[in-house]
Amino acid sequence: MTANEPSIGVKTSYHHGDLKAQLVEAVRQLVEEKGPDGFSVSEASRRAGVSTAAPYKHFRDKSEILKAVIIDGMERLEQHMVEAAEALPQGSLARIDAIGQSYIDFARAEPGVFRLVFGLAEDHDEDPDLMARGQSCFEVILAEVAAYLGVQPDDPVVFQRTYMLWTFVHGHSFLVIDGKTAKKGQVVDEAAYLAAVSRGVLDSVRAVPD
Amino acid sequence: MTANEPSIGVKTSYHHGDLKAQLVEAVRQLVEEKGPDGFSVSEASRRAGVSTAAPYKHFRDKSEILKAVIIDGMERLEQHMVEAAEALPQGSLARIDAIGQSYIDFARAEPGVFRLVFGLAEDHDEDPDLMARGQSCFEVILAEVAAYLGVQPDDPVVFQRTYMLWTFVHGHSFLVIDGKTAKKGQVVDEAAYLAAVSRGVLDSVRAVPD
DNA sequence: TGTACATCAGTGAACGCGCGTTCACTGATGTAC
DNA sequence: TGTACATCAGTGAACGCGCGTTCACTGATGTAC
Repeated sequence: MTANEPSIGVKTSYHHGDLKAQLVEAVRQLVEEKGPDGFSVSEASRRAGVSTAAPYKHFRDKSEILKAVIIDGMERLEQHMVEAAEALPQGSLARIDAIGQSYIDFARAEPGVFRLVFGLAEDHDEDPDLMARGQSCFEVILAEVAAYLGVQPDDPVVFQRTYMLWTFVHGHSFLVIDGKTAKKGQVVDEAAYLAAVSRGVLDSVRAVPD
Repeated sequence: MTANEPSIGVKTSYHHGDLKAQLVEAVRQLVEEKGPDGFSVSEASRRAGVSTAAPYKHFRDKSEILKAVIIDGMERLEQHMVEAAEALPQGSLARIDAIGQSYIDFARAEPGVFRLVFGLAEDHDEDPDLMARGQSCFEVILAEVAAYLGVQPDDPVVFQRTYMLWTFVHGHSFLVIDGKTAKKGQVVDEAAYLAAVSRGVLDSVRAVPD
């Protein structure tokens, strides 16, 4: 108890009490520090202050821990988006912009998790849990776009425009966290950029419905 | 020579003759197969048919091999874009669309390399070689946009619109390789999508220059 | 053309390391009576 | 309230593995004379 104390959490007794959640948190931190593949069960155990065997009481193997971190990230991203929207009037462009901004903010705040959620698809894209979470996230924007356009959510145009907006925001997020936006000293005014895009994508539909 | 023959290249004599290039190729394949972090010097050596010590005659360490693969990827991406453009009339929208399409095609063909080029920025974003290559790639699109708009390339509006287009194409590319586009059975018509975006982003500027 | 030699791209054995996972175990907790 | 016991979250030592890198070496090549 003198030299190597755990970095996160407090283990006061033999039983930890909250190990599962704290392992997820430790891995999340490691992913931020060392990138999506830069974590190990050993290092996460050390940070949580337990032996390297302890995690296997809560997870089948390493990949199951990673999956828990991904799902946690997806949940927090969705929550972040919902919270950004809820203060603003329903069916407004400002609401859609706020959601987009919260998406970008999340990527900036947790680039490692963001990359993890979207990045290592080969290993995870068949997992039904992850698919369902992603779908749920997408539907948040879908509903907003439908509300703004005054159209049913299952109208194809809603999907198309939502996908366009998502593409914009997603691409910008990646370029931001990869440091590709600072080129040539030209800085993008993010809020103006977002507003211009959402108006362009959505109002053109209103003017000329196909 | 009977059991473990090299997977790529042919080593006929004691001296390999083309080891440097073949190591890069081996790593490229490994990145495609196992993801950006899934390669090892050992495995790459095995595939090139040499001992695990041989690579160190050509590269200082593992990260230098990775960097060579990234630069190779950037060069091929840029070449791919230039080739897609050259058959089409200069200053046309079709040319810009073709470049965007070639970008997406590259991502689809080599998702591992694509992710590598844009993904692990934390380790590489300060490297001047990589910065220069990325800049060179961006300038290809920049020049096209300037030509289409009939404006000098250093006009701020060119940068802004080029960045918008790039964001779209980049975001779509990532969503494609991450398998996020097949959701709900709704398929995006990629060519129509690209054309709509480029017209929307560029012609709105022409109509209403700021 | 023939020989001596510098160069250097390869070998293969070895190193220390951290990893994922297993194992028999131990200590704390909760419940039945 | 007290005791016996089942449960299970933890331990810590151990395993085999593949890795990155180094080392003294060896064999092929090219050049000077």
